[in-house]
Amino acid sequence: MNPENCPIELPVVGSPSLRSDAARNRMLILAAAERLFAKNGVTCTSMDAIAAEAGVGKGTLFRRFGDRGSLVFAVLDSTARVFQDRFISGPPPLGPGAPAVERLIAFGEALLAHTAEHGNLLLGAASAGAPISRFDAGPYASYRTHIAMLVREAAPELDADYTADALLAPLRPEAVFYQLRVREMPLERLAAGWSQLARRVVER
Amino acid sequence: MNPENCPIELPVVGSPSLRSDAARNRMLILAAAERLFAKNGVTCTSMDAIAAEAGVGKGTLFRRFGDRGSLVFAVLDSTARVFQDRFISGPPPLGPGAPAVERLIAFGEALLAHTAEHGNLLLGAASAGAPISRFDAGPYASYRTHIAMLVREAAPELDADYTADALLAPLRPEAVFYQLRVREMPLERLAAGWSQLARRVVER
DNA sequence: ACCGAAAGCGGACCGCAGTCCGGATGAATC
DNA sequence: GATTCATCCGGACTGCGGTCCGCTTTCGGT
Repeated sequence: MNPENCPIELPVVGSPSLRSDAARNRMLILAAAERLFAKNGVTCTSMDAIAAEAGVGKGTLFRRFGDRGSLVFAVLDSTARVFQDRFISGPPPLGPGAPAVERLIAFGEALLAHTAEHGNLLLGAASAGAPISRFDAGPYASYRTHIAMLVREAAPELDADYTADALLAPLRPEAVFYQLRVREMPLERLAAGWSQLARRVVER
Repeated sequence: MNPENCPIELPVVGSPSLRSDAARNRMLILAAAERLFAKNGVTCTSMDAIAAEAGVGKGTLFRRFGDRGSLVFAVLDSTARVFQDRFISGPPPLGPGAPAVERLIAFGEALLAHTAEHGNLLLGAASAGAPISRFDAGPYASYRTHIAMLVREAAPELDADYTADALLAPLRPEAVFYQLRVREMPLERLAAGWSQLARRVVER
């Protein structure tokens, strides 16, 4: 599905030697996708439609973004970066400076709010690709690393890597939207529930 | 996607007034699916191929099973029933008779083992349909109910419904196989990690 | 200004999940 | 056994995600 010679859109910051036409088309595609997502919703927007709206061939779209999910993540990219900055270098309790437990709980609440806010897009991203590979897609790898670090600090006796996965699992878009939309749990309840859970896991 | 008059295959036990040809075709389809899944793997088996192998039209297949995921769950149905019986009415610590905490931990370990064992099929089921609706698909609704009951018993001060969701999330096939295959964590580590997590959440 | 090759482009093409509907068939009634 | 009707069958059809490959553009070197 992704032969070695297909760069796809590495999570690299700038645009490292991207040919001018490629860069231009990249912008056109992102703008078109954003427009169509806003107008018709993510799930009702076909890749063909995005390519057409951008005035670009379908092949171009797929070579640059690999698949639907990655495109959605790319559209969300600036938002995601802002969120990451908040917990990596922002003010406490989310950023460094607060005790690990407090940072952990703040992270959970912030991620829930972030997920609820960008719901349609995140859910669209979650629908694409093999279910396994979704777990490292987009910013989720960095979430896991962050949680693992906090767990290691707050409760060294735990298996931090496993615990990070386990605490992150109920914060995934599929889980959150199942609870919000199907179970009709309000967001506050999710936040309270997760905080209590995390605190009990990590404190003793 | 599923207009009201489409019975799809309710989780009903026997076959409540199914026309004889319908019942026959149902069997043929399940047998064919099982055969092809075993031979080529779930993800490499198309619905067309199953219909052909069963000697049945594609429409028949979809009317009876609705979509790919449901078909996979139907193939797993007998296995799932055996598993459900074990924790609903089997011997302790999985079944009734043991303290709630022990039952909870036994459940997690059993579900992990069960998931690892029927991996390819479960993962195939997880790939289909809208990501949200997967959360009630197949036997997962009953898992949630069961965990909620145990949590309510072991730790009445918790939000049992939320906690059940949160504890179940890391046991889902997508999560488990991500950990097993991508992170290369052995099954024992998952079991140990989850047990510790559950115990800390529920005990105080 | 020119040239050659690497990078990129785009739309025809493929396979698959899921839908639709005219025709066939099973079952209940007389 | 004939009639009637709800149910079911099956394969042609649609729409979409994703791939492929011949052609074009860009750009560093001369």
